[in-house]
Amino acid sequence: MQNTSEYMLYQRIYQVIEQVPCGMVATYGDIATIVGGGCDARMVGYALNEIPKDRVESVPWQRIINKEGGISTRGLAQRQILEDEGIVFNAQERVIMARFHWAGPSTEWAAAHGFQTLPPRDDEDEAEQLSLF
DNA sequence: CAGATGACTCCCA
DNA sequence: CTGGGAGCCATCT
Repeated sequence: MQNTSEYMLYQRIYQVIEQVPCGMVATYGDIATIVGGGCDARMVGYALNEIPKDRVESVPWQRIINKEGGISTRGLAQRQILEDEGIVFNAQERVIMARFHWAGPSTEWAAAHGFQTLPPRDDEDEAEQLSLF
């Protein structure tokens, strides 16, 4: 139906997350920005907590982390999985965003599916983390 | 139908 | 650093 049920926010969120490549990470806010339409970081978090069974295998939920590059989940082996994918954490248990932060979907893909692209980010924050290296 | 809950982020004390 | 409140979707009592 053209009802929101088929275009549910969660479905779109899952679709975007599926675009995050292995070895990269994105923040809840990033996903929300790409989805657009009033989507918020909270929604992304809620959606990830309720991934349908048939989607959990295709949606790389583990690549979604909080804005500080830290893991928001408790109990789940999210960090372990990310390290397996090549993600490196610093001494503060945070992902080195300068190296692993996903830049967003391609303009073509976003346009083809009605999504947004990520706005340019400042390098200062990321440069700061690089110095820890 | 109302209330509670959950993998966020921002702002203020 | 800690703690509380606001803002919002979907699902389960």
